[in-house]
Amino acid sequence: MNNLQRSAQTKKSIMEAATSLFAREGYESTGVAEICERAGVSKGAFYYHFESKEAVFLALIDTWLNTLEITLNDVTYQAKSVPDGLLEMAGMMQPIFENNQFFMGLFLELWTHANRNEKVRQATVAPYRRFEETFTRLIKRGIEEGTLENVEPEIAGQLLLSLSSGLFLQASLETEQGNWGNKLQESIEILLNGMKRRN
Amino acid sequence: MNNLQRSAQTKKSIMEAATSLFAREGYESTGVAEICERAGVSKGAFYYHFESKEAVFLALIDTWLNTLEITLNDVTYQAKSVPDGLLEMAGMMQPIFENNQFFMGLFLELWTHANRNEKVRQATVAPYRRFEETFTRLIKRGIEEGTLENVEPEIAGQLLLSLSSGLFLQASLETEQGNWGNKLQESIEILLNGMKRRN
DNA sequence: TAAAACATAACGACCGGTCGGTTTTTGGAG
DNA sequence: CTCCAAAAACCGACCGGTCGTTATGTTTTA
Repeated sequence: MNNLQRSAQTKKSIMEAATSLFAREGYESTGVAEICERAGVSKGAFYYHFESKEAVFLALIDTWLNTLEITLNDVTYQAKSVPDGLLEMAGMMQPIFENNQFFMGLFLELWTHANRNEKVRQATVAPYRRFEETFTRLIKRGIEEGTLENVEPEIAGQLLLSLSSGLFLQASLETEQGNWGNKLQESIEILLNGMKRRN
Repeated sequence: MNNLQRSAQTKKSIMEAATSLFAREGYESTGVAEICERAGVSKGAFYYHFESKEAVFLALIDTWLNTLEITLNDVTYQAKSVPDGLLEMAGMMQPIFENNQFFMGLFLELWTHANRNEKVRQATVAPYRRFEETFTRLIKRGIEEGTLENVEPEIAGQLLLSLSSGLFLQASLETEQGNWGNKLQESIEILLNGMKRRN
């Protein structure tokens, strides 16, 4: 194995180990030594590739949010009509909900530290804004194509994002896994049709 | 001051100090010494009143969730019609959103540790279930009184709870405080009326 | 005077990070 | 191909400091 491959492999090992440990135990409770042990590398290797423990966390955030963004964009572009697209999107989240104990740990860890660490906040807010914009754009498209009511796109977009995050939060509290993908789908159906009785 | 008052006062000081520190810095990053300093008591007093740092956290959860539950129940009982009640409830959350940096810290801290610590989970899940039930009951009442569509109460209840939690999460990320109470209110309006265009 | 309430110093475990040394890879010379 | 020195990658013992907790002693109330 040449130096390039070697470096990449160790870096990958460290990041994978850190990911699962941060998700399970939290950032503060996870020691560098613990990460190294799980990754099968020494502290020397760790600090050769990363400036600090925080640097690993920031690197993780970057890659994680990037893949999330790509996935989200893929789904929204493929959608035919917007209401259908939203329901499809909900269906696609099923696998994410299924191993929620993992993603959820990261999600919470990320959010918590975004509120306490300026660097983490910056690394988080920017992609989040783009998520908002994606949703908002989707709503606007729905209004233009005539499949959605004339709601305020920004509010409705935030509503969708909030609903997803909130269901995500709730799912994490459940021990036995209910069918959260389905619940999200049904929720969006209710949201589309409205709750108030018409006369 | 007699012993009873003295005890109560120190306990209160410790819990108040711990609350704001846990909210701002997080559970792991807050030291017992830090709590004691802010509370104006010694470590001796701390460990005289609490078995451990974790015990303080659990006590905090208890009192916090209890007041939250009482507030919630008050609002739902006072409501005349259910849709109006929901909008009112959203309005009442305004003050909570306004000093969100505080409540949000606690909220996140609570949720994070509920996923990692069995005791915290138990102390959290039970009240949360009651929140769900309160919302579900509210929806059922709306269907019975004819002001709500015939949606599935459990799903709709979870939807409401998710929406609130999610907006809460989002609000925490904002530095300048937008008017989140209003946003919640507008979201609920959209939710009540539905997003899908009728023809 | 006994008990409750508090103060203080100290302990052992552990933490993130450092540092001097070792192994592995690299690229050019013979 | 072999040899070799320099660079890259890695190792692991160690450091200063902090952590939650405890043991012992002192003050305040009953």
